[in-house]
Amino acid sequence: MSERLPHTLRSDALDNRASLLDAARALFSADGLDVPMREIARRAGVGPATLYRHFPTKQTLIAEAFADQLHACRTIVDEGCADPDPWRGLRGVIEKICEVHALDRGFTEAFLSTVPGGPDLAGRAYTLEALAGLARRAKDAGGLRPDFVLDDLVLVFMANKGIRTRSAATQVAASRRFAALAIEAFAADPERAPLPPAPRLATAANKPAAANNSAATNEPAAGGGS
Amino acid sequence: MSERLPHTLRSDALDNRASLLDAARALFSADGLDVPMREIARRAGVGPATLYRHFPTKQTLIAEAFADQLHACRTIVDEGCADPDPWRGLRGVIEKICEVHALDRGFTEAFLSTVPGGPDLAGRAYTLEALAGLARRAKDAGGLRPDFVLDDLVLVFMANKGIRTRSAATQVAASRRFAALAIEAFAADPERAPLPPAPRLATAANKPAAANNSAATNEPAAGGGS
DNA sequence: ACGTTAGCGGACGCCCCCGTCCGTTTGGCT
DNA sequence: AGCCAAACGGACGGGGGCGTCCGCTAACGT
Repeated sequence: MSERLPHTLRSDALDNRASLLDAARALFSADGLDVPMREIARRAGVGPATLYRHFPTKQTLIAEAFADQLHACRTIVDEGCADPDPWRGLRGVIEKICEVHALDRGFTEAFLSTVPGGPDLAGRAYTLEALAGLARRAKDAGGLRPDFVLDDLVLVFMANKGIRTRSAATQVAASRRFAALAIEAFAADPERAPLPPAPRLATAANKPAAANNSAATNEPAAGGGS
Repeated sequence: MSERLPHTLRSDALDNRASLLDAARALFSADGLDVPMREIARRAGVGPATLYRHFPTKQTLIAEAFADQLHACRTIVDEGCADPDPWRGLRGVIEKICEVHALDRGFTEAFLSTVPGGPDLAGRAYTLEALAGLARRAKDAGGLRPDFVLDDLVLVFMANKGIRTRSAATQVAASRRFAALAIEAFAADPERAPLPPAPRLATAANKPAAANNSAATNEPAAGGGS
């Protein structure tokens, strides 16, 4: 029963794994997350079974494929937080995140989809937390309007996702313009009228509730167990 | 002998047609345009063949289902144009259109999808035209920022589409807030920095190919000739 | 060099969707 | 009431994606 799983992959297996991740990244970026698994396998030059062996569920593949993108996002946020001018930092975050999303369709979907048990939720929570602090400082510094809430940022990122154009160049241009508009809207200005109430989107109480997707969280029972 | 095709539907056929449109509206609104045709038929209590008989293509069904919504949109624009204060009129248009889109997911998709030969393109063109005039007047009146372009409006509507929440109430709240933010961004303010260039999205030259003609003077070669 | 076995990929069954055909029902008219 | 055809709906064939199984290949250890 206690079979030692060899944690060292064979060389060809390692190669295939890399090819699969490359293919997944390329296809997800270009076409979104709805690309068929077989398409990814085909592009990687392997059979479907190989794909499923390495990544038993699509979630796994997505998580691994976008791990570095997610890291880039975190870096962007960290850089923004490190800026001595918090309002400039926040603006930079908005611009850069929007650009990243404009360049990678799949990542946008993965980043914003509230998939139950999503792999990036931890990172997402961290990011939101850091952004909350940055926003508070930006408000105190006077650049960010006082009635800004964190959900507004989520709103902007979700909205940015809705922007879809034909060419990649247009996509970036549109996203850039949109980010600039969002920043304009967020700028503090004493003459402004108050905004309508903000909805709760991502911060707190975002429970998955209905289990429309059984995420099969099988734990391999590492220890002896019964 | 001379078979007159009766353009009057039988009573049951008329009933079914109405049921189908009702079902389509309900499902499109709730779940978007991707609902299976059979689902609509099932909901209407008819067989799939009946659906296909009344609406040979999904486009036809969509067009008919959203005819009044589209009319409502046009009315909104007309009312906005009729406002003696063009800037207030434009703001009203943004708010109302965003609200309509928030309430009806399918309509948003239908409205914004650049389906080739889409049924609503004519209405859309008209709407855009009217909005262009309104925007010009709002600029002249000083409420709307001078570097606003019509594509910015398209951008906002596309972005609004990207906002998706769980409950309908949240959806409306989010859309309302977003519309308010967009309006803030569009407001004229002498202190503002210029925006990045606007991408071409919907206005003019939206042809997928053969758009940039190097030979500017295209002679139609009016047939007569030899 | 050889055996072992990790790893591979083609093939399979399942489900869902699409669009159409034909036997049957039923409304409308005399 | 009775006819007729307009209208109905169940059924069919086609296509595509999903996740899995099994016989075979070739990488690794000795």
